[in-house]
Amino acid sequence: MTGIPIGELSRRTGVNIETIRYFEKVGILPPPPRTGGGHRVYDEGHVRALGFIRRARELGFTPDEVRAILNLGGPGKACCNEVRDIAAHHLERVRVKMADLGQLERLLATTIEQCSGGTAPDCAVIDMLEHS
Amino acid sequence: MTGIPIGELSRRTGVNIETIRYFEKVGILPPPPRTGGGHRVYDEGHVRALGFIRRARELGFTPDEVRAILNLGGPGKACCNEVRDIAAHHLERVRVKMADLGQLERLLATTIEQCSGGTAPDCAVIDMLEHS
DNA sequence: GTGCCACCTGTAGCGACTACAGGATCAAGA
DNA sequence: TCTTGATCCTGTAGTCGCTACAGGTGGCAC
Repeated sequence: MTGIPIGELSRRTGVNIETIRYFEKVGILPPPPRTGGGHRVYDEGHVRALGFIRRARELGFTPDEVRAILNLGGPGKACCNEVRDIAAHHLERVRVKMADLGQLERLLATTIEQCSGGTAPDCAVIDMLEHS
Repeated sequence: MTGIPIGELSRRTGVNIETIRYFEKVGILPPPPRTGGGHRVYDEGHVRALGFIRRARELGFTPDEVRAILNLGGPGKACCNEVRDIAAHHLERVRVKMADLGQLERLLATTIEQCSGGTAPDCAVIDMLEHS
């Protein structure tokens, strides 16, 4: 039941060792205690926190948002309006991005459809790109 | 009817001066002739090409794809199957990304809805982030 | 006590730009 | 012709979010 070295933390969370040290350097993951020789010693709390961080990043939360949520108490502590606000803000960004991509999708699809595919001098795709 | 200096090219295309020089360095924009003193001198062809590059980048085409399209003849020359293929490939990427974002959107939306917003000990948002 | 893996720090690399420093050139007015 | 000031030049370094490496130490089993 001794502490967890960085390599095991990496294996258990799927986060690169270098990335773990990077998260510590930029203040996302709290610095753990060290052995006499200077090796980092983590505990189960760190495992949970790092898993949380990883998942939040995968879901597209920015590093600043992750920091903000963790500073509000982090996983396992009380929920608050702020956490929900951050998530809602993120949802808004996702929706805007989806709308943008939807426009782009329609433009690309109709343009490609119009393209003959031959070597004709007029190409719908190139027209699309030229005429903003 | 003399040549166009880089500053005017920048203003006319909306592309940063530094970015224009960067595009030249990485082989996206062909190097223009120079004055005796070494200043770049562009023409209308460069204006069209750079506008094309800018628009393609805005639409999410990768630099490699832009290079590929320009190498196939670029704007004003004959269209070909390759251009359409590149656009179709890009469309595929856009659709995959939209599907991903759609999943994320539903997850976020339902989770936020479940969150009480108070300071209760169980928070749906934090649960979502913790339990991958 | 020795072998070897895991760990440490610090620095450099990625891509796609952007920003700056320090100097040269150009065009227009006096 | 000379001067002024805007524009331009090159080269280097910064950005973000990591990732990778080099060269050196710690921990632990045998």
